[in-house]
This record gives sequence, structure tokens and C-alpha cells, in this order.
Amino acid sequence: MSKALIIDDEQQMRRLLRMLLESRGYEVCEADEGQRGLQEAAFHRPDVVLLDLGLPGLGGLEVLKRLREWSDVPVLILSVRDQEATKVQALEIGADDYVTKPFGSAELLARLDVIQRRRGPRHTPEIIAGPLKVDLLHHEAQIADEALKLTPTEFALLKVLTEHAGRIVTQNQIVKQVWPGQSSDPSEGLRVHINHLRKKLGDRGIRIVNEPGIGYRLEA
Amino acid sequence: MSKALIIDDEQQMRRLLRMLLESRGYEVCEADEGQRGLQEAAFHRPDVVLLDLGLPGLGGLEVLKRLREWSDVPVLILSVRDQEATKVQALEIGADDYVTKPFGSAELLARLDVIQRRRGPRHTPEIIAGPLKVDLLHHEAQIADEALKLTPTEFALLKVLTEHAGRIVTQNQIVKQVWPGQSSDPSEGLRVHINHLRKKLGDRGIRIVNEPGIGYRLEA
DNA sequence: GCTTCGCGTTAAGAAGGTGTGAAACGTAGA
DNA sequence: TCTACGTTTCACACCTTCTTAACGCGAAGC
Repeated sequence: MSKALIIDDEQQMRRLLRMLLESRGYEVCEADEGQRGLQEAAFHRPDVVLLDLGLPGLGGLEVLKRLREWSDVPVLILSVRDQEATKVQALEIGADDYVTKPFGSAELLARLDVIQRRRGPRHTPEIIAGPLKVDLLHHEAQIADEALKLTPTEFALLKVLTEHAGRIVTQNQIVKQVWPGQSSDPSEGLRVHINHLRKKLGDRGIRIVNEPGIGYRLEA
Repeated sequence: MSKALIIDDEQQMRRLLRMLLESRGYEVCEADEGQRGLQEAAFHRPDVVLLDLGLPGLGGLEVLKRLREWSDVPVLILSVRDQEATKVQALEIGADDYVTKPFGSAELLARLDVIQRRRGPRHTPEIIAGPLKVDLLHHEAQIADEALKLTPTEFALLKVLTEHAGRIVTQNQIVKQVWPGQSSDPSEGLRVHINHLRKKLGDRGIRIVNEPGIGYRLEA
């Protein structure tokens, strides 16, 4: 059975989440405040954390940062609208995904599934996401055993997205990985390369989804 | 000819093993560190791996675990006395056998034979891709039983490409194999030798295809 | 309804990689 | 020393890829 930790200051929200999660077979523990959340995480070792960004006292970002100092547990951010900048920060610190309040229960559970299925950076020469296979050693990419003809930049881009398949990758993260040591801002060109990549991927079960103002996500 | 990969941080040990193995007709490659060992294994696809348990950085057990995620290659563990528990762990993870340092050369070679016989048939000293046959033992290459007259560099180049026939080999990989221990960048000359090789291959069902910005691929 | 903002799409020039022939260089053997 | 052979270097034409700019579109906000 998976354990989930909810860190949120609103009692109603905690109750809602608890019901949802328990109906899915999770064992649930809660914290209404950041400091306590960290303690609970250390003690219970949850398999997934649901973290509210708008925490009083120790803020959500700070909690995430301290958590990441010693744990790789998947973290799902709960945020309200107009917290775009903060959401981006959270993803870059190491959050796995976010949902915006108010959210549908189906959406929440789906995202939970995805971030728990993820694996850390692979050390095999291949990354696989659904029908997509990225061979880092030979610089090859295949969909359902059919080779894709990619340019070096497109390959690097697809690699980053596939490594985090199902999760959002911020534009900053992408740019830093694909154009390392770049001074000027190539995020203009990013759109072009995303476009090319989408055309080459076609309609074969792999999509690149845009998250406006934040980044991109590869869906299998 | 069989390929062996040595992963050990002590240079003296590597040299000793290399001599032993080469005297037995093995082709040997080395790595002084775990991460590099995994890369070498992925690229060279050795027929047997000799793995030191006491590696700095990425430990021997960790290397073995990651190797076993994608490879069934026979692995012989090199351990020192008083590592009983670790040896057991290694065998459980998927090592095939172990020898304790210091070991006699006869014992090592015997164990190597055993664990290799356990796995399928021996490697042939030939690489074949379609109508192309590369005979490593006699340094000969044939297309449809017609011998090719190749220079040493051309032969080494064709060997690398044929070993990975159908897949992309990056320029870096080619250069490292054909011009080992070269400091200056011979990738200029690579183009020339590719050119020569293409001429000698002619139009007999074997093509060398360029992947711009990445490397080359041999197609049968 | 208008403006603003971010994204998708397209086109074209700039930048960089590749193929090819020839010349220069190094080396071993006669 | 000369010769033969293989390797490396160079120059240049050609092609692919990258970058930049412009424009259309839809969503969000005023």
C-alpha cells in the first residue's frame, strides 16, 4: 500500500484530499504547517507528497527545498491561480507536477499515478516512454520500432522531454539542457524546434503538450 | 574473438588482467571507474566483464545492478578477502562467479571459461552484415566472397561501423576506436577515409550513411 | 470590443557540417 | 637516396541545420 502525505493549512482541503486518496487505497497522513510537514515526511517516509504552495509560516517553496535535501519522493504541488511564477520555481526546485485549485478529482488522481510511475534519471543507454524509445548511445529515436530522423537539436530536446515524460519541464530547464552555456535567450527558437519535433512525431501516440507560461510536457 | 571488459580502479591490476586475457586471445577494454565502465559496456558489448567490488565513486554492486538492467553479459567479480557479505550480495544481484584477490592466473582463466560456457555459443572472429564479412583474425574484409583491399585505417573504420551495423556510430566513438589515445582531433581526416572506404565498397549492397552532426551508419 | 500576451507556423538568411580532389607529409623497404 | 604507400592537411563547392524575424491566432484581462 502506498503512503501519501498531505501538507496543507486548510482543514477542508485536507479532508477532501484524504477521502480521495483513501478511496484509492492510499494510507494518508497530514500536516497543517510546513515544519510539521517535514517532520512527518521524515518519520513516515511517504511514497508521494501533496504540497500546498500557500502555506503560512515556512512557505511551500521552502518546504520543498528542505525536503529535496534528503528525499526524492514525488511531490505534487497544489496551487491557486496567479501563482505562475511560484509554480515555475517549484518545478525547478524539484516538484514533479502541479494542479491548480479548484481541481477535478480525476485529474488529481491521474497526475498522482503519473508522477509515481516515474523513475529517476536512467543510467541505461536508453530512455523509454510508451511507444517511444530514445537511444542515447547511438543518438537514435524510435516510435514503435520505426526510426525518427532527428537533427541534433531536436534529439536533445526530445531527450529532455522524454527523461521527464509525463511531467512538466520548464522552458528554463529545457533551454539550459539543450543550449548549455548560452548567454542570449534561445527560448524564441525553442518554439520552432518544438514545432519541428511535433511534425516528426506525427500522430503516433506521443504528444508534446504546452503548459502556457510554464513549459512543456511529453505525454505517451 | 571474445571481448572482455575490465572495471577496476587499480592500474596495476588492470595491466595484469589485460596481459592474462590478451594471452588467451581476448580483445580487452578497460575502465577505471564505475560510470565509465557502464558506458564502455554499452558501447563495446563485451562477452564477459571483470568487475572489482571495491570501486571508488559508484560502487561495484551499484555498477552490477545497473548493468543487469539491460544486459545479461557474464560478470566475474574481483573481491578481496573479508568482503563475504558483499560477495553474496553481488551473486544475488546477478554476478556469475567471483575470485578473491590475490588469485592465481589459472584459476581466473578457468572460471572465465566456465561462466562463458554457461552462456550460449562463443563469438566468432568474424562480423557479418549482409554481403559484408569482416574477418578480425586475418584482417580481411570481403563483399560477396570478393576480397577488399583496405589500408589499416580503413579496416579499423570498417570494423567499427560493421560491429554496429544498422545503428548510428557517433564521430566521437569512431575516432576513439580508430585513433586511440589521440590528442589532436582527427575528425578532419575521418571524412577522407570515409570517402575512400565508400569508393572501395562501391555499389555492392553496402552503404555508409551520414547522419549530419552526429555520425555514420553502415547499411546492408 | 479592444489590447496584451504567449504560442504556433512559416520563410529566408546565417552558420556550420560534409564530400571531394589534390598536395604535402611521414615512413618503410629497395 | 629513391620509391611506394598510407596518412594527414588544405581548399572549395554543396547541402543541412540553426537562428531570427514576421505574422496569425486564441485566451485572458481591462
